[in-house]
Amino acid sequence: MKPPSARPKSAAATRQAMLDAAKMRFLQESYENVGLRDIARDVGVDVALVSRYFGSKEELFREVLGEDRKEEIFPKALGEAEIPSYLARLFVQQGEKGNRHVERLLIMLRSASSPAASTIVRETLRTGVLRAFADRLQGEDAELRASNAMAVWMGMTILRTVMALEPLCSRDIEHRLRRLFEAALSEGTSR
Amino acid sequence: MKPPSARPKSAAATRQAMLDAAKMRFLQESYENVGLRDIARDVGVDVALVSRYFGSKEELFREVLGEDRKEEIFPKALGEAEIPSYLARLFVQQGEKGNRHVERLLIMLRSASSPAASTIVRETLRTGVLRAFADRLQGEDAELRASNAMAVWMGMTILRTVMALEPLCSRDIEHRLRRLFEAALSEGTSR
DNA sequence: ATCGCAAGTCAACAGGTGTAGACTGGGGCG
DNA sequence: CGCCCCAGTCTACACCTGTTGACTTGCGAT
Repeated sequence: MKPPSARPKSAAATRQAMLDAAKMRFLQESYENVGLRDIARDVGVDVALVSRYFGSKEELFREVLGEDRKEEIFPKALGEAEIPSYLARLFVQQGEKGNRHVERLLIMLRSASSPAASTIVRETLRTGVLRAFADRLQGEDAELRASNAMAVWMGMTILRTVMALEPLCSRDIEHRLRRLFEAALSEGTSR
Repeated sequence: MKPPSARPKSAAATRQAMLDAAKMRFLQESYENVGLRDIARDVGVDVALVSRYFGSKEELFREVLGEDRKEEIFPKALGEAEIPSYLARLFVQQGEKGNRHVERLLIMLRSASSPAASTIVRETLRTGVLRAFADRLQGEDAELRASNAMAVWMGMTILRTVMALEPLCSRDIEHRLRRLFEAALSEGTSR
């Protein structure tokens, strides 16, 4: 018998635990403010093991951002006209529901200004988020309109989550958000 | 005769030089990625002098953000209806013209996720920017609408300046920006 | 001449970072 | 039993950070 579940310590399991712990940390602090020792302590393991399993901190960060690449950004049945209200609702609920893409965006936001992480962030943003978003849009300038919507999302996240700015935090902004996303995604560069 | 200009080295002058150098650095890197040694090297001075003049790195950062507090955000003659197009133009031109408030916003953005700096950033944002902005708006929810406009501004800055996201960087987005600011500043929470 | 003060330097500390290599403990298999 | 492999630990290194206190230098006034 060799059920891998019987082994009290499997490398794959602790590796995944590290990934989870790292994700939690990166959700709350920027790249340089998350220490490998913090992550190791969360898992209950020595620091050296983290470097051992992931090679480097950068690689660990890249892997955290690379997880769940398969998951769709929007529900498949969602029509383009419903995207603004969907995004607005998703934003308002983001605390409760642990949407993967929402989390990834916050991680990218937090570490965007860290030299070592910025390259990875930029790349993931372009290939992992922007493209998938733009593919769901029809008409001209899909990438540009998707970028606008992302700008609204990130700006709101900065002010609300990172800066905890009042009165923005405690007010219900779903209606206003929907209008912002509509403006961001609307077509026509001039006029 | 005691003209202070004759002294080749005045404390006030090098202090100001440090402030300028620090501002340049904080415009390009986040709080923790700017070293006091970098600033000292820019001025041509020993590290210890920076700590000596400002007490601590935090205090230096606070002073950089506190500079130019008097300057008005908008031209005095600007009517409220013109604010969206004014902001859009200001954003597009921000490279050329060294607007103080634009610079401050970028500095805050870069260091928003740094634990030591975040308190200062939050405070400055609330008292130094949001309030001044909201005071120029009439009608209900002035602070909330000003926050929305700031969210648009910061989101765009993140994607354009920090992340260098294409095709957003190389396109002329002044028209779209104006519409976004209009949506952000419009009144009426529901419907 | 010399005293004093102020601008600036030097050397060092205490703490923290990511990373590498040598080591240990214990379960599975011959 | 005895071997070995592998998850995990320990120690240490090299580097970099902000901050401190004691020291040096040069100008102006007594």
